[in-house]
Amino acid sequence: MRYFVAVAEELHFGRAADRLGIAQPPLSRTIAQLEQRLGVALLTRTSRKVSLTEAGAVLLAEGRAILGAIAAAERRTRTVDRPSLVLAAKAGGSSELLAKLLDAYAAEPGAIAVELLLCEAHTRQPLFDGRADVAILHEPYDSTAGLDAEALYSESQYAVLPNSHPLAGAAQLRMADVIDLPELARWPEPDGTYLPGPGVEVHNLTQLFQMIALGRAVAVMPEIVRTGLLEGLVAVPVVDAPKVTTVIAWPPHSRSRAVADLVRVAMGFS
Amino acid sequence: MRYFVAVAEELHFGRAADRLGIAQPPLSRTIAQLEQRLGVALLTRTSRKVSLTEAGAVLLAEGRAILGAIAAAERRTRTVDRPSLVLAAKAGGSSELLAKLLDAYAAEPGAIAVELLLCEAHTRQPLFDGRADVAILHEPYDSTAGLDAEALYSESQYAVLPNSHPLAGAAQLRMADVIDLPELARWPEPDGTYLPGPGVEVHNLTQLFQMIALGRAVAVMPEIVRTGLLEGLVAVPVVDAPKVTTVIAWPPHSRSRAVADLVRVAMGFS
DNA sequence: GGCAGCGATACCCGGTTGATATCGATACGG
DNA sequence: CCGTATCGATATCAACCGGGTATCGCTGCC
Repeated sequence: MRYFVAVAEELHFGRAADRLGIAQPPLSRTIAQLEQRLGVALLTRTSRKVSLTEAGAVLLAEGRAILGAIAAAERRTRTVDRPSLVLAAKAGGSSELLAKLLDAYAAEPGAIAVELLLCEAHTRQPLFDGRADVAILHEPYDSTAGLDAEALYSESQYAVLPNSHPLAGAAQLRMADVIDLPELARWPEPDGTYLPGPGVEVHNLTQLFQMIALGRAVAVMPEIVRTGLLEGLVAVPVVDAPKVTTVIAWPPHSRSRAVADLVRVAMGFS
Repeated sequence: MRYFVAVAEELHFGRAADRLGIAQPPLSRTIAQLEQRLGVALLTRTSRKVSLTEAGAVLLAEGRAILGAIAAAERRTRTVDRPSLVLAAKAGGSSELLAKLLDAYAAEPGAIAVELLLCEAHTRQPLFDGRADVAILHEPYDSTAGLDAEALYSESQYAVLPNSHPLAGAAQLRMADVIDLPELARWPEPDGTYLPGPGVEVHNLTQLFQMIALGRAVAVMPEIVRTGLLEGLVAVPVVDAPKVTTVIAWPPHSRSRAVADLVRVAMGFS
């Protein structure tokens, strides 16, 4: 499965073999055996190009889930003796909520040390590969698919603009006003790639704010960013943007009491 | 992983080896290697008894998820070419909703054949091992953990009693009246075993109703069972029982258009 | 104390997996 | 239009892993 995922991601047997630390021929053979076992073609190969069939695309998604589950199982089993709780959160997010949550949990009887895993984006992945036990994420930007989750609170969204921007003076905006702006910043997809489009590619808040200050980008973001906004930036409410819901999420078969306690404490806030 | 799950479930190397179709010595060796690789003891063995450590319990849960994910991947990949949609539902459940849903979906443009997988109970499992693509399940009896789901409707619960029962004449009941009844029927857990307790063990509706008619059992069930209740049975509303919500659920990384269509049709009902 | 049940150990064998060398096909440049 | 470079497939060999049989050692139990 590792082999197939590598080839499906690289779309190149040589590079995939390299990444796996094996030679190319056994890799070719293994994939061929897999296809035979399943009775389905997973890849279409010409001698110049490799591409996924529909079945291959399905298996790539399923295979990633499998590999994640295996990695998670390994980590969780290994660390069951030394109880620790890893909380994944977005770096630069609402540190106020986080601080309150950590304080409140620490005051609980039986609380254990909480380690923070700050991610640039996409706090889901660490839950699937076992690096984290709980995560704070934000719907609809992050999906809770495959996770158990509880909503903590919702907030409306604001367009963040340089104050030199034509729309900066508006009292309020609508999605239609901003959705087609060519400067709209692009965030990475869960796999780290960017969808094609005109706007600049950013991968963290600092970078984004700098880009906006330079007039190179605009963004639509939750209310929280208004606190501590840089000089020269304005936040204009976008009245019909979907609400952003902050949720606390954990893997469905979590058996940890610490996770349950933390979630209970978090829900006490809402 | 298959090996470990077998041993953890049987708690007996000989029987596990038998079930796996291999001899006992290589099984012992493999488990020992797994423990060494993880650096954690998974099982405590005396020469008379095998039991799970805490780490072992965690790995059992994770391992079942992994094996399910692998089986699901295999099935879904293999059947991607012959589009078919398998819907899991409880046998003896609300066939009215099901009929409406199937009819409405069949009328959709691009609808494909829907195969029905009728389960005695626990319609979740077929989603995890790939035997089904969508399932109708009932919260809180079934959990939607690890699945995407949409609620369809809620209904209140009724105590189903033989009309000779002391409580049969009541206009309404409360949970406190029924929760301690020694005749309260027991349903199997997801793994097929039964929790200990006084009531009879049942595994389908026909059996349950017969037991109730014979005065050997009572049960608390959703409203729907009132339609077509056997002669000699009565349904009394239990006013403070939790509402039962019928939901349609599917695996989180489903890429099937048919599933999306079916869910959309189902949600049109609520 | 002998015996039966069960897991661990010792040892052997065969198939799978990995490495190297080479082939055949295709796109591209001169 | 042909030579060449790139890339996946094939052939062949070696090593290791996973499985089998035989047997040991421990522990309850008549």
